[in-house]
Amino acid sequence: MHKNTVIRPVKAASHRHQDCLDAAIVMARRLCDASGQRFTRLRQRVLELVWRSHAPVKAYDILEELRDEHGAAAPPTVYRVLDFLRAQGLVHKIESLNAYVGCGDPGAAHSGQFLICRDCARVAEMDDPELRALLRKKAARLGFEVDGQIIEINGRCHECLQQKGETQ
Amino acid sequence: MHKNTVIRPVKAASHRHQDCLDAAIVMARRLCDASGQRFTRLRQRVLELVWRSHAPVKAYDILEELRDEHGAAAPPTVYRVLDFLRAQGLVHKIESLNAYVGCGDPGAAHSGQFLICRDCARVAEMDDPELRALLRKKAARLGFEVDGQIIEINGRCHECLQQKGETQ
DNA sequence: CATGAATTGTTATATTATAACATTGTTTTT
DNA sequence: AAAAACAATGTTATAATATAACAATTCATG
Repeated sequence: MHKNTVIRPVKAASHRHQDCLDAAIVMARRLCDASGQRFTRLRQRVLELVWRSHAPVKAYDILEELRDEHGAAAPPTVYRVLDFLRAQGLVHKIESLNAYVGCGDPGAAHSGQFLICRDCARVAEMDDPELRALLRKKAARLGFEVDGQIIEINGRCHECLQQKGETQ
Repeated sequence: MHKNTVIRPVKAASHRHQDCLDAAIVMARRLCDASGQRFTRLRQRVLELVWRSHAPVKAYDILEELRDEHGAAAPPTVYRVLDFLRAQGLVHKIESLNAYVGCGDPGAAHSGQFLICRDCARVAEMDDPELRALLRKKAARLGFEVDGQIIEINGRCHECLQQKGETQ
């Protein structure tokens, strides 16, 4: 049985991003409540910073923000919270960028398939079962048993392709 | 037109690794000659070190080796050579490990699809056009134009799965 | 309010990678 | 062969990313 593909396309530059952020926080609180985890102020604040945009955020950028508003803060503060958020499935790490992005579909633990725009840096997340199944099948041919995937696709998003068409 | 899948399965632990190494060096020299690049001693030595096994090698491990045998050597020495080898398609970086592995099929520039064994750390490389095509298709649905892929699959290789079966 | 567990703070350090400029080596031109 | 031009490597310093180890604080709960 296949669940449907989950897709979080690159948002139009004009979308109301506050809605994304609000939804992410509400969802996070709900999930943490459900699983008996504490969604502390610090954790909420870091999640908000990750969700500042749809582009991945660097750990040390988060750290700087925290320092500005919060006084203390050292690397472990940030990395611990990021680890927590990743464990809850609220945040993904983009390995090829050493940066972190909010998960558009937390709840179901998954590793995601990321489309990273070279021009605007925004990331769209897919979770496509067909892709996952094909990978598993191809790996199985080599006798390899899959238990995790990292898929990061570089290219250009719809919006950036259009703009490129207009100005050239 | 599809070229055939290129697959470099995880080698049996018992294979004659010297043959892998020799083949890699011969191929590298041929490719560099063909493209007018210089395959210097240092470059050859670093490539040999990357090919010490089928598991990815860390830049600083290469550096240490070079220091032992060669006196000088600082990080830029290693990273520059790795960048060169990657540009020639002789070496791939495994992003999720910050480590480097010899390419089993240099010549055709490609990004590869890697199967990384959790137990033995060895990496098998695939370059499967069907997988690539499906990714491209799925991305296209979002209006995304692909120009590079990073695929790193974690799991267990055939040989390690068998051994696990035996001892448990 | 005492206690134990979870969270956060703090200090130090490990790991991975690049910038900038000096030197050496190689090829080409003369 | 000398000089010029370019490619490769050496050298020093530092940036960027991440973790270890232990101390202090907070918080649910009895």
